[in-house]
Amino acid sequence: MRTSRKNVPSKLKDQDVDRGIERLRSVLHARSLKLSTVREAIARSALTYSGHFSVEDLLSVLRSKGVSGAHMATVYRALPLLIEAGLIQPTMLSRGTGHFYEVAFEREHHDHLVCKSCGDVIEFHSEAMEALQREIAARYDFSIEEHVHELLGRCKRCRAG
Amino acid sequence: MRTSRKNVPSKLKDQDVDRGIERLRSVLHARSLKLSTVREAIARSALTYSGHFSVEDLLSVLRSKGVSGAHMATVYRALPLLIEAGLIQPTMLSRGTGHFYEVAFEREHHDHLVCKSCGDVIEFHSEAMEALQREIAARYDFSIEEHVHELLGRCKRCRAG
DNA sequence: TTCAGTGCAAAGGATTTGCAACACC
DNA sequence: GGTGTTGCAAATCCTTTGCACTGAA
Repeated sequence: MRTSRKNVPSKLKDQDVDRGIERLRSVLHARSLKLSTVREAIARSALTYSGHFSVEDLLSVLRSKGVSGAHMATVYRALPLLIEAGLIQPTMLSRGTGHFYEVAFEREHHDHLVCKSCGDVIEFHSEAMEALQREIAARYDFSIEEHVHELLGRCKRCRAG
Repeated sequence: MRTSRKNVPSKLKDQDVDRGIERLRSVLHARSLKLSTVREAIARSALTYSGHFSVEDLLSVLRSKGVSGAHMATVYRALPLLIEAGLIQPTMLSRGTGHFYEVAFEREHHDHLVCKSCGDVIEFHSEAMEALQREIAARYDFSIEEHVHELLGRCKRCRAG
């Protein structure tokens, strides 16, 4: 089992971000869509976001970067494209309200431990778990395309406090 | 690994439903809340619901039972109490919109395989999976209180079609 | 030049809340 | 009889849509 250093996903390097943008451009082009200035700014902000973010979070970043009047609707319209291009992926589905996303581009698959007390998120990857999932799917003649796996509870610190 | 017969959860027997109601009554009493006629009707409809249901689904059942003007707000207000009493539990979190629930009272824990094509849901339970989760949690000194685990993909029938 | 993209405001859907009337214990 | 509960409608929250205008290829 691997774990990201200090459980905080590392930011993509500039050159990786550029590659992500190229990927996006290519996906958009294939669909006769355009990579506008605003769209690119949204993609860059998402790719460099460290951790899990909501639309609101992304908007804050964009505004702080001075992307004039970054608009909610524009972000909502861009996200599905970023997902399609594999730049980000939805996550943290068990949070009651609102949706969250995280960088997916050139990151390995992982699942989450979520502390219900402090909200801290620990990422983990277990090949044994993945294998077990495949095994179960096979038993039902089911082909898995994706999965949601979150372990909710209390982290060490919150139990101690 | 066990699986429910034909992957459809069996309905609770009348006497089990009654026990569920008693459990609810006791939980409510402990909090100085009341088991009203409407509340009981909601609980019974939930406990006898076969499969996964939304608030809307539950409302339909209530209306068909003639529970006069079963109201949305009332159901929304009752659900958290039913969850607290362990009668039902939220589930199917990966469905985009709206929330779903299922009976939890005296049912063994299970997770779900969800067909993205036909929406069919297969329940499964894997002790190996549970053990692996505990192992991962231990590794991070994390105590698991609950988890969300859904495998999304395509069922045999939909792949064939 | 020609579609696609954007801002804005209004629409939508799901869930929640305020309040007066009502029902349990 | 005093609280908690209900119905109803209005309010919220998050997300989507329609439309006229702007911008990328």
